[in-house]
Amino acid sequence: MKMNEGVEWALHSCVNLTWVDGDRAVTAARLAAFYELPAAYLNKQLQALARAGILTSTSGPKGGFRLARSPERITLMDIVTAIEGPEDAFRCTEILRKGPGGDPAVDYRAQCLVSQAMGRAELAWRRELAGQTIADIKASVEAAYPEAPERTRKRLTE
Amino acid sequence: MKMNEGVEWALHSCVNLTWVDGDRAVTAARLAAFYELPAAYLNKQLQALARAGILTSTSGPKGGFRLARSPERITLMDIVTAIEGPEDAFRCTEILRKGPGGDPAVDYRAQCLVSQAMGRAELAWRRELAGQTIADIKASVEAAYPEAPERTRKRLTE
DNA sequence: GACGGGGTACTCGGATAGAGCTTGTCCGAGTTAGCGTGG
DNA sequence: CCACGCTAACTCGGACAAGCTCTATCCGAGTACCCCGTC
Repeated sequence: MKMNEGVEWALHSCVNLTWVDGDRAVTAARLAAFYELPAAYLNKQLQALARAGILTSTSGPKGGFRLARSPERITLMDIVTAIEGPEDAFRCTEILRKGPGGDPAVDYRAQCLVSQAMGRAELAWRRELAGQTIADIKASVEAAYPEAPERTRKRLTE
Repeated sequence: MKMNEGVEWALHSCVNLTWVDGDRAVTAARLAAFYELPAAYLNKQLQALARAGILTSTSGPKGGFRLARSPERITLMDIVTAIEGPEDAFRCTEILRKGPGGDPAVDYRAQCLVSQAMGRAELAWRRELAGQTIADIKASVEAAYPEAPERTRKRLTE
C-alpha cells in the first residue's frame, strides 16, 4: 500500500503555483526543473489535476498550468483524489458472501463490521486531508522560510 | 494506492479464531475454505501474522494457527502493520533537497511542511485503527448475528 | 504605416514501453500421531 | 498389558512464476505568436 509518488510532486507544485501571478501560466517543464523531476511524468500528474478542475491548462507559447481557484478552496483531499482516484485503499471484497449464511442479496460493503471499522479509519484520514488547504501550507511555509515566495516566483517565471 | 487484499482475509480470520477454543489450532486450509479463498496464499498472510506475534503456528498433524494473545490486545493496527509493513503510504522523497535552497544536511521528512501535513492525516488513520480491537469486532458481530459464533466454531473444528 | 495571412515554434494530451509490487502456486523441512513390535 | 521405536501423513515455511499497477517516455494535435507581404 504505497501512495503514488506523483501526489508529493502535485502538492509541492500547487504550493509553488500560489506564488506566481494568477495570469501567468507555468509550463510543466519549468515546474519539473524546480525539483529536477522527469518533466513528461510530472506533466501527466498535472493533467490529472487539470481534469479534476484544480488547475487550468493552456496550450501553445506562453501556455502552461495555473491554479483554477484560490488556494483556500483547494484541499489536500482534492489533490490526493485527483491523482489516486476516488476509491478507498481498503476494498471490501465481500468475502462474507462466500461464507456460511452468506446472502447474495446483502450489500456487505455496508453490513460487514470489518469493512465498517476499516471505513471509519479511512474516513478519519480523509477528514484530516479535507481540513487542510494549500493556503494553509503556503502560510506556514512563508512563516518558516520568508525568502521562499520571492525565490520561487523568480525561478518559475524567469 | 490500494491495500493488500490479504488484510481483509487476515481480519476476518482473526475474528473467526476468537470463537474456537484456545488450545485448538486451525489449519490455513480450513480457514481458507471458510470463505473459499486460495489456501496457499492465505497461508502466506497468516505466516506474516505469526512473524508479528499475533498468531502462533504449529507444524505437523493437529497443527495450525491460533491467537497468540487475547482479542482485547490485538488492534486492527497490529494486523494492518503485520501485512502491509510499517512504512507510511505517503513517502516523503525529500524533493526539497533538489530545489533552490535545498540543504543536504537537513532531514526534510521532519522539516517539509507538506510531509508534515500528510503525516498528520496518516496519523489520524493509524490512531483510529489502533483504537479498535478484534474483541470489539467480535462483540459487535455477536450482537448482530447471535448464531455466528457457534456456526463458525463448528465449521472450523469439525 | 497599418492590416491580414501564413509559417513556426511551443505547449499540452494521450498513446506507448519498462520496472516493481501484488497475487498466486508449488514443493521441501519439520513435527506429531498412530501403529506395530518386543518385553 | 505396557513401553518403545519406526513409519507415515500432515502442517507450516519459504522459494518460485504470472498479472497488474506504477513509473517513465515519446510523438502528435492544437494554439498563440511572429514575420512577411500587401494595401
